[in-house]
Amino acid sequence: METIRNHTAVNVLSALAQEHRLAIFRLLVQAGRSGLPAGQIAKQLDMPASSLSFHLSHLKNGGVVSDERDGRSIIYRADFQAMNRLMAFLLENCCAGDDCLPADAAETCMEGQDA
Amino acid sequence: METIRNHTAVNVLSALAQEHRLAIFRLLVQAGRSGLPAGQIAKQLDMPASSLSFHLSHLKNGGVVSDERDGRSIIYRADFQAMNRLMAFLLENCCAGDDCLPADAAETCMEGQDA
DNA sequence: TTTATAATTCGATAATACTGGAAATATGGA
DNA sequence: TCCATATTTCCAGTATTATCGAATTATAAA
Repeated sequence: METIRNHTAVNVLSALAQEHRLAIFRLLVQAGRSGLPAGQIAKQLDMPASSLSFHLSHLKNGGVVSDERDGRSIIYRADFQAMNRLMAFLLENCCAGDDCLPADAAETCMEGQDA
Repeated sequence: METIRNHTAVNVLSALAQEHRLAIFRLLVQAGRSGLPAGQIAKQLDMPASSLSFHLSHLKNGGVVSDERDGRSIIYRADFQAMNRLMAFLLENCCAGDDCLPADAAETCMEGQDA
């Protein structure tokens, strides 16, 4: 049983499966490697700090964003590798293994970001 | 405001963001173009018909599976294009448009499936 | 038509997730 | 030290989602 990986993928997916969180993630994707401090995100998406924090922790839990403290602020960044891994898992053993290879997008994007 | 597309993507994501539904989807990915009748899925994943039906309707609603009646059975198939569209949306305008192109995986896989 | 099979809808219950103000925690500057 | 800023945690109320047996609908075969 590969329930572990299945469970992991569900975490990634449900991290993104919410209006606010998807908006946050996409904002971070667009911000690129420099990321954005939580306050900026709250301002740009016009949401209360506590709600934002709730969603950020979900995204972090799902592994689709990373955080790093910088002074009083905490900088959030999208993790592009997570997208790769997700796609690979979703399309794993696709078409019963008739090597119809997919799933290595996002590779070029921000490569070496978290090296 | 592109809330429409954001909303659509949330539908796709939450369709997959559940243990059972993810398992169903992956089973269908592996089954390939021939798909599987609901009964087969229920048997292979050992779940009650009504629960399965509930989840299948979510997957259908999210556009990640299609259904087609064949006699008494209803055949379900994974929609690979949906994965493409999702990735494209997630990584849209990635890194502020520094053309770090991603997101066209799954293209080769089962191409022409729903043509 | 009657009977059997395949799947869905209904409905009540249980579980999980979302929201946002108020309080708590960190950090940096005066 | 004391104050301001940035963010998170706590909490409660509300809302959404999952579960599955029983009833229903659709199809096919006897």
